[in-house]
Amino acid sequence: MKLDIIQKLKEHDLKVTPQRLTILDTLNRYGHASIDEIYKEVKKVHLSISLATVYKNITSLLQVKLIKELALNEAKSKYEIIKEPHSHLICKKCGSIEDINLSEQIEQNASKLASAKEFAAEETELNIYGLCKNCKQNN
Amino acid sequence: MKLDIIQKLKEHDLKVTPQRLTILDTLNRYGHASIDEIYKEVKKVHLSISLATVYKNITSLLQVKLIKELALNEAKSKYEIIKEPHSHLICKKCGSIEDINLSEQIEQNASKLASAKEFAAEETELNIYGLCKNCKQNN
DNA sequence: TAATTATTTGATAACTATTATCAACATGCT
DNA sequence: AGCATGTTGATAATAGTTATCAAATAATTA
Ligand SMILES: [Mn+2]
Ligand SMILES: [Mn+2]
Ligand SMILES: [Zn+2]
Ligand SMILES: [Zn+2]
Repeated sequence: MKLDIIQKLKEHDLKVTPQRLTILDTLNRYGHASIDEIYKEVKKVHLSISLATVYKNITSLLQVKLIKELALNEAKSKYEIIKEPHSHLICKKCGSIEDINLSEQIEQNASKLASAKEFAAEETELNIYGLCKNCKQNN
Repeated sequence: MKLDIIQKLKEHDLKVTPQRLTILDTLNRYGHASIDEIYKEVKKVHLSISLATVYKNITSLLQVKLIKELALNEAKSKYEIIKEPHSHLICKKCGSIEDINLSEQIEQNASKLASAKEFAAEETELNIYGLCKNCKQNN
């Protein structure tokens, strides 16, 4: 398991438990996953894990900013491990989410718009909804 | 009440009820409002309105695309009447939401990024989280 | 305007999602 | 190994959303 993750957990007095690591591993493999997806996946490894444990971990990991929430229109939130800022292509049909690199231009442009309103921008979120390559074809 | 709204309701066999109009009026006045905010506000006019009625109306209005959902990170969704595409400045402290015009540049740039992945973009959503003018000062 | 039909409303039950509680247990430290 | 503290799993408690249905209302027609 990644050193920097364990590092960050310890920094915030979060213990390195097998359940927690499996949740993080699931997020790594899925890229983006909902509570239910995480729960089902982690159960394959920890047969008796409680759904409450998943919720509690997600909350802790959000607090220490190891993961972030992805609130979606007309669907349940997904979660992802925080890495470089990026944007999302979200398929309205199959729900798949693909990362794309947020161009510098867009980010600069956005913070310019924000500061014009005397708003202190901290985070820019760009989501593009539509149909993914696959769903576009099999329609 | 706006003609085009009534028009659109009738087009979709949605009856023009006082409750429905008050919900739309609340959204107009608030700009962006959550279910609870709408419920509390509409109750001032229709003392006995049921929360279920608010939910049912929001669902109907979403379906006919008179309103849209605004899914937020770590907060309940807000709803707004659909008008020209625009972006949002979302204050992490007080929760206020301000509309800003999404620049043409950003939109073009976004759909370029999308089509490079063979993704059929339909809607671009840009949210900027941070501190609003007010909260930035009184900190 | 009265009758007819379809939709909506309000009350509330049912269901789903999330959080709180707590004793047993595991982790990290000395 | 022993201690302190955080975590887990079970489950109760809350909160949020959807389903049900009879009564009421809106729209249409005669
Ligand atoms: Mn991502
Ligand atoms: Mn808006
Ligand atoms: Zn798809
Ligand atoms: Zn603010």
